[in-house]
Amino acid sequence: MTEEHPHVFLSVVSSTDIPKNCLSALSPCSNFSSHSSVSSLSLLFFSESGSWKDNGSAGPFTPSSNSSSGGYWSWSAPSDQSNPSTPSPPLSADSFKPFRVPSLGGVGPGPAGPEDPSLDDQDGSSLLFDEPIPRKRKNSMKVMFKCLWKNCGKVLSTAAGIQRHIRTIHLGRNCDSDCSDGEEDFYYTEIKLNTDSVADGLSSLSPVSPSLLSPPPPPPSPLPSLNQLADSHRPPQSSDTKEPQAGGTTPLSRSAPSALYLIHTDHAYQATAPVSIPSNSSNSTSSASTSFTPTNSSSFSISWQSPPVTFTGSTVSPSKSQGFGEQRSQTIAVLSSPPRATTALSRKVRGEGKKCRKVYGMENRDMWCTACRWKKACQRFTD
DNA sequence: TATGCCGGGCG
DNA sequence: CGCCCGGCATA
Repeated sequence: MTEEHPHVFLSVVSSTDIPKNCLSALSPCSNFSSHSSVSSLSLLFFSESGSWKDNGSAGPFTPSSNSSSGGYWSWSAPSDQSNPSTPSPPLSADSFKPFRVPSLGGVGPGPAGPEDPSLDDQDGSSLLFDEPIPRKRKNSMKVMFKCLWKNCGKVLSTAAGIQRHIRTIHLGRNCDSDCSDGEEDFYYTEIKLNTDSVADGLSSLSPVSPSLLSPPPPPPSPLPSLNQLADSHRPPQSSDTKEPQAGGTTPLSRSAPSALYLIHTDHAYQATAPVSIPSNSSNSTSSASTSFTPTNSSSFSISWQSPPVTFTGSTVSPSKSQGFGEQRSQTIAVLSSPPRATTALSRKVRGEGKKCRKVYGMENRDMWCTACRWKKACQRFTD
């Protein structure tokens, strides 16, 4: 998870009467303004498979309080834009554990009755918010909008501004914003800048490759479900200043993902290789994408900086890659799924040979190699 | 469920 | 950096 966003979930925290629709369908909640919030949600959702192994050691919190069943965790950093570096009040990380209480474990007070496969656990109604971040957090980010038009790179602070810029300068449309068809969305991107290194960021991130025929448009995120999520973290600027897509939400305009340039994740499996898309690639859904030729070039390529939402690591991936043999098939069915780092790529496959744990057993743990003792990759029985 | 180990925290 | 552990993926 990227802790790039210290202020996620602000308005939801510490309230037990969260509007349910906000939780069940992420979209209406514009406060889910960050990727990490989404990703963290999904992480929680999917970590339920697992291991609330010993409720005996649950620590100081009282499991009967039932407030532990909420799947949410939150940075409660109210108005922390002002002092981004001030750490939260030092509550111990133990207080954090209750969030992880799985409802499937059968032990906890998990309120999830008949399980809801739609992965909204809003039934864990009582939410234990107000929890500060136990540890690290980053400083605040500032959202800017950068024109992606070739050789332009203009950066404005509002979505409306950048749209108007693109519309008038690049698209050559003089009309007002209401005649916009949302095409401008694809020529700018939202960038998040560290407020203390704005100039640095601006200078360093000019991804406009000068040799391309067309400006590198932000990727249209193919999956509808992802689109919904992507909608949920559209920046609030774009919504309060003006309706970015005047009127119609074309599948293209919805997908203008933005905010992908500065998102650097720690996890390698979240980064994905660029994917080039042939121009006639719209196989099923988006008829609009065929008309998406900003210049008169006949073909263009779209490169992903990262998947549209950063929660690829643990999301619903109904189609895992079958195995190694098939990962050579690089031809991704375009627009059928986002480039998603499969686990085979990210995680080292489990070694064949015996490991210290197996050889010596748990009781002889002191005979293990240090890596095994530390739950790292075994160094003694490498394969 | 057991195991391997990545990611990350702590001192 | 050593040590440890949570959590996840996989067998």
